[in-house]
Amino acid sequence: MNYTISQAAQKTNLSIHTIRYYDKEGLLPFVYRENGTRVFHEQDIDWLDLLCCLKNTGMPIKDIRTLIQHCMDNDAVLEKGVAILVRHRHNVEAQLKEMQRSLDTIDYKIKHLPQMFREKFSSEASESHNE
Amino acid sequence: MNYTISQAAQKTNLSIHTIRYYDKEGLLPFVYRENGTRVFHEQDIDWLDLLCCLKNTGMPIKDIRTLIQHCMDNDAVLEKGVAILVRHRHNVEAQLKEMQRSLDTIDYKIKHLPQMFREKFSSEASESHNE
DNA sequence: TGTTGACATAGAGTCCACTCTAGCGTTTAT
DNA sequence: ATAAACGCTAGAGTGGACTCTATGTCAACA
Repeated sequence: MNYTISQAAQKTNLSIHTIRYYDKEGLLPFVYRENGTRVFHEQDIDWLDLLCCLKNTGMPIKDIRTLIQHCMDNDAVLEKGVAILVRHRHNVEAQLKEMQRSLDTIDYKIKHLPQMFREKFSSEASESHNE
Repeated sequence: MNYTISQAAQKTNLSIHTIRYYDKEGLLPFVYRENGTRVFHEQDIDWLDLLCCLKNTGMPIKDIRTLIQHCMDNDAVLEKGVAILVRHRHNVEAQLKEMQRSLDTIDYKIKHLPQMFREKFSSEASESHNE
């Protein structure tokens, strides 16, 4: 099944502009052209999906480019690509834990915010605060 | 206990530049000055910690400013601040789930990447691919 | 007293990831 | 055959969050 750029955009929830931008940045070096027009295959959509995951989990575009370039070279170097992915996977796990901690902090602060700010703005505004 | 800007930077893992930038952006309107020099109290460090959590979980600076402004007004409006925080909390939960899904996708792709790219670059490079 | 070091401001510059515009070509429907 | 719809490129512009530079003040020390 083949798709135009606008269909690919729909399927991936990216904008047409963004897909072209990614192509320009070397993230889609494998996309075929017919008379200059991009033709997206199912596998290209798969790659765009992975790309979105990587982007959404904070991988910078230049790292994604490195990954795809490794993948395109040959099987030996593709292993490097897998390695990048595995490393990023650990990264994402760390982010998850970090975000969980942030959530806990936010919960804690929600409870203590009123008190925290009453102390800051009610008492300290009126009383002398010796340093 | 009071801190200079450089001590506050150390405690929060922000740079001095960044703290001053946050102040300029109206995120630290409550920080005292002595002869122009910022003096950070324990509570200010608490607020900087929360600020980092919010920033790390994707809250834009203008929203953080709105929050702090609500908190500074009075108790009624402080409730608005709490509401913002609660809303953001749900936001972060959604992000957590999204990131978990991304992690699953990445795991799946790690398994299937070699196959996916062999199909793309080995077969299609040599055979005619009818559209 | 003069140098060092920490503080300050204003504002310019950087980096990233888009996002948009202008201008052009091709296919499709009336 | 002309206009609408969609595709293309090059390149300018945007927005967010820093990051850095130039310049200046002030306090403490040799």
